[in-house]
Amino acid sequence: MGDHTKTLLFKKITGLTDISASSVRKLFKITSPRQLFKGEIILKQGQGCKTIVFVEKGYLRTFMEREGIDINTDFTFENNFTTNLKSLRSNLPSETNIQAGESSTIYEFEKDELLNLYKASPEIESFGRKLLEQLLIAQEEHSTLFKIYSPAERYDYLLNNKPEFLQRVSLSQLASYLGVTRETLTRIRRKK
Amino acid sequence: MGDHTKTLLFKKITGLTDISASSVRKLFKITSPRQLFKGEIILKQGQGCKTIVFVEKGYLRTFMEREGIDINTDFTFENNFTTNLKSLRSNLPSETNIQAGESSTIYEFEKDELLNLYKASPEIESFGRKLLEQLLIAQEEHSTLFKIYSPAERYDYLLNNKPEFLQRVSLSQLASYLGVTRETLTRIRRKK
DNA sequence: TTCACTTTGTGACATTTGTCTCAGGTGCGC
DNA sequence: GCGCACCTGAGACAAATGTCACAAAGTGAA
Repeated sequence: MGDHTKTLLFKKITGLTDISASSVRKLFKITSPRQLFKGEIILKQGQGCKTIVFVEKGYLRTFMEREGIDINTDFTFENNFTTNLKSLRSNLPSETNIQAGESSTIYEFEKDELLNLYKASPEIESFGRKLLEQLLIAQEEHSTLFKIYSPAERYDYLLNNKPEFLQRVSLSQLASYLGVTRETLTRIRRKK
Repeated sequence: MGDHTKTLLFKKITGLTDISASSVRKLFKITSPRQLFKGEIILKQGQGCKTIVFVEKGYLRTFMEREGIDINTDFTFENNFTTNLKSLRSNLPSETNIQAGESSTIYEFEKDELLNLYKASPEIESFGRKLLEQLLIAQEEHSTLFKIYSPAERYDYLLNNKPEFLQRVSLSQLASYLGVTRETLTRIRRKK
């Protein structure tokens, strides 16, 4: 057992909400670090999503398969949470896959255990609410990107606001995330 | 003061979470129905968003202005909540406008009053968390629509899953919501 | 190193979508 | 009724993007 106060996860939780040391301990009691090798899949299309995941190191790729082609819908880098909320909440099969894009370290929170903590501790439920707020804001932002910008503008946006995307994610994978083909993304870059 | 148990809002709250009658009363104490005429604006780009809104009757249109053109990012029909979470949470100026698309009845919840209730009542904070879950799932779904479908497929999706859109929203307004121009949407419809 | 494999760049061409323009229709107020 | 604003449909052309085929560059393992 390492000192959990050294982790990014600890800093994330305490930065997000006012929370007692004992509540933080309760959260750490239901999770532990898990190593993933590059390419390892932690959620498969068709399966139920049972956990919320925090990325301590590395990054996760969320994608759907459609007519044999991967479409990347999200990338979660270190210091962020991700899940498939629709599947998590309703126990429906997930429409997305989640896979490690690099060798990674994650913390997983089981839905049921988290719900028990919510019931027992208002402080922890408050944390849960703020976590959802963050996820929703990020989603809003990404959604807007598609609504108001052209593919080239979306690329510029990433370049300026999330340069880690371009450094760590391959062009092919970035393309579907930006909603264009690989060739179009090449054309966009050529014009610079 | 009408009987609040007759409202859609009451049914929405009690359907979403287990909540005592007294907590529901507390929620209704901080809001009251407000009538909007068609075209009335309740949130302007550049202003801070201070409230979460429930639509009891009619619908709201959320849009951004870019180079003189409206881009619709959301439509909220009766029995749903909406807000601009980014602005609400951080007090930043909103990037979106919200306007009544029909003569409407809404309930507004002030952020500060809601936060006070959250602090005082875990049951109400739990409601707040579940509300966010719903908003996030809806957002996830809409986002996916853009990622995996072509404009024509997006139109079909609405046709099958949200027919009220096509009946109540004009083609011009629908177009930007689907991420295409008015002319392209006409072409899509012509092909049927 | 070589070899197999994956990723990226490029060009030709087809398709889709956008832009601009106009015409007809509809609803609303005067 | 009339005019007026708004919405929809349509065509011609330009621009952007997709599709396909293949070459070039990078990667990792034997």
